[in-house]
Amino acid sequence: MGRRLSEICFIGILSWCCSSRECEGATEKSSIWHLDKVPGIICQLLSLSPPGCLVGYNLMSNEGLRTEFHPSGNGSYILNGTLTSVMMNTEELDQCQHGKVIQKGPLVSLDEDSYVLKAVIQEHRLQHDLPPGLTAINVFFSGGLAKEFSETVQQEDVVVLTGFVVSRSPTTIKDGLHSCNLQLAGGEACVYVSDISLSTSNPKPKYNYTALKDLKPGMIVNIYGVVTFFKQPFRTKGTDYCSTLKITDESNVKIGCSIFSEKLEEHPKVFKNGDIIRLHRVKATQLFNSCVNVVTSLGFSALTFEGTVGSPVVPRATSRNFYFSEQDRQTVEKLRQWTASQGLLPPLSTMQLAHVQPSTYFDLTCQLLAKAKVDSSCTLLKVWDGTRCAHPLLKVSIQPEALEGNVDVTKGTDNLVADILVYDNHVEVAQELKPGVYLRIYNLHAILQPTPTTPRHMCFHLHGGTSYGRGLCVLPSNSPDLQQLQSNLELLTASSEMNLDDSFMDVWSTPPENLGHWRFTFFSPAAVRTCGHALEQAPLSCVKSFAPPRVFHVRAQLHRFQPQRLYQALKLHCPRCRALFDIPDDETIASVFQEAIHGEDFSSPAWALTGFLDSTSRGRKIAVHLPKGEREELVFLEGATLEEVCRISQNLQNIVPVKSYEGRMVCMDLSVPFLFQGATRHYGSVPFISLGVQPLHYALLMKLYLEDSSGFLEAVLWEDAEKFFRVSAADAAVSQELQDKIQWVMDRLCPPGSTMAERPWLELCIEAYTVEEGGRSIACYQVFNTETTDPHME
DNA sequence: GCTTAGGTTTAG
Repeated sequence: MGRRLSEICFIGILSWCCSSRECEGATEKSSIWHLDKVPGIICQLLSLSPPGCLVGYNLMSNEGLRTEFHPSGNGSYILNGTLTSVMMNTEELDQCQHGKVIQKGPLVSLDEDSYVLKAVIQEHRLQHDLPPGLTAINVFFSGGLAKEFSETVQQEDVVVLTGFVVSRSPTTIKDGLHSCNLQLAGGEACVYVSDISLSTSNPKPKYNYTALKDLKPGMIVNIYGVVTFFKQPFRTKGTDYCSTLKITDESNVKIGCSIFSEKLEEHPKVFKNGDIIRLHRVKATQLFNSCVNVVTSLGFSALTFEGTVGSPVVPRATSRNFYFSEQDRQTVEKLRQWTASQGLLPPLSTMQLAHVQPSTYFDLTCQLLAKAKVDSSCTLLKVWDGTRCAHPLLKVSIQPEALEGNVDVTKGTDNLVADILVYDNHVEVAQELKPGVYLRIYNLHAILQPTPTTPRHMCFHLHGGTSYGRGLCVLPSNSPDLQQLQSNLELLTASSEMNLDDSFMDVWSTPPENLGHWRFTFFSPAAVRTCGHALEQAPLSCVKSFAPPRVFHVRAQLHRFQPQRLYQALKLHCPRCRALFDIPDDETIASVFQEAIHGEDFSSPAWALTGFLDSTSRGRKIAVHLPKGEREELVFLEGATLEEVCRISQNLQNIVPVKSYEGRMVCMDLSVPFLFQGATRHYGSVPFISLGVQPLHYALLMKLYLEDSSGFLEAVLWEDAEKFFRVSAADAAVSQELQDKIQWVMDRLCPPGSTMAERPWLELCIEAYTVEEGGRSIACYQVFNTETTDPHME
């Protein structure tokens, strides 16, 4: 069940700060983790690495704690659940529970190193109208988890529980709590704890931000700014890497930032000018070149954001534990607006291969196909961006065995794959790259080879040094800056001149986060939009953060769908009252027909000619009423079984099954078809009103659980479901072949037994709308204007 | 132990 957005008063962001020890994701299974709670935004995916970690979490909407379990288990799945919906037949793992700790028992030691602890956890949604039997539950922790819980969790803390076993509570009558209890012991059992109390009296952490014009030497401050220049982190002569930035804000003061950290992952993730950056705990330095600069100080952290107006406000964090509020979101939006109004950004220096001119410097967004070490100060990268260079490309000769990755393509790839020679300080970064990753290379030099041959070949050098921001970085595969590249590559594969072998497909179609696993994914989307909306793709997390009505374009994978039995997706829909009915099964219909058979007691309406057929069962008759005059196209059949109606309808069109009631002919009740037209069965509703039967339409209804790296979304496939499957619901109702087609489509989107990595991407147009339920508005989502693609066609 | 860099082109 969906829940409206206004209920989301805060949402968790995973902080990854483990309570008791440093630990790397989910390899530590029985661990207590902290959550930061953040008002106003949907929890974001903070890390994909390592697989096996909790990646997304939406506390109040009660949707989508998603965990992935390591290493090769069952892939990922969404854990849902509320206290009110704990079912006895659900065991282990399939539930997640969150609530406030309202009672914490003592740590009971059984033997040495064996502990038990009991706590009572109350669903923390404000539900004053529900009794404790529905909202509070006993939870038992054992082993190390009990000890850790005892040491870490305080009363009033908000926790999320996963990997528990549900059992019947023997004390429900005595304590009045939930009739089930939850048992967390070893294995997958896990507690996530929020250390900021829910109570409103507990103030939230608050940060003040200093305008750049107000910086004075020596101040340690938090600041916001728009990036106007940046360098990717480079190794200093000291112990750290350094990122150099220039930022500005509404006061139009430009300041330099030097970010020092020996860990690359702690450097702000800046990809382009215009990005917005938030820096915590930086120190303003003494004047340098008569300007104030800032450098990192103890406890420094950074968040960066897309600078484009209208794009989702998704923080890219350097820290696993950060605070982000509605106010922050507004600050980002304001800075975006201001930047857009100023025109202060230098022109974009990004260029596609197709447009690169010789002897120029440019930024290239590309995918790495292969790499090879040339010598100690030079590494070769083979990349492409889906466009064809206008100049013939130089192929650097290299021993095939020195090449990591695969570019063994012979046909149609001329001038698609660029050789890039990476020198000196950049070699260190280049050598760490895995084929398949998406890259941005800054200040790449396009050079025409001084060869005597004509035409001269183009090659690319990433020279040593960091002038002009020279460097390279990996772009996250969901980066909006990759859209052009990805659609270029999709177009390429669509073009028949490409004859790529399978191993090659593997390389370039594998999202970077899956490299190392080398699992195959489809690159071409399995569904595409057919609408004309000019919208950027939004992460799923962003879709839920806007109030309906609104249209979105998303790129997502199908996590699961309902119903699993696809015939249940076929519905009957009343266009007048919009009611929805299941299609009755044959057994039900047959019994209604059977009950309507009353021996020789037939009606004989004056408006029809009545004749009789012998039924299949001995001695029984079937009455056939043929209307006189204008309604002769209809045949009214009385006293037939379903099987007989079906058989007769093979030869006679338009059969209306009827029965006699007190000597008069009446329609059968509305649970069976009112008209058989060949194999097609027409159902109606309210058959006895003066206008006659309101025919019901066949329709398809399916619920899709979509997922991308930012989160997940539950969307229905309804009004445009026929378009999506390219199947008419009415035809599917009578065609096994069409039902098989629907099944085939779903099997392709969500292959049985597949991992998420193996599932194709869908490009969907989604509309958010509201539904009133019990006086409340609930946000719902529907897929529109989207068709599944057929890989065998075209 | 508390610097490193502090934009502004390699020269293959």
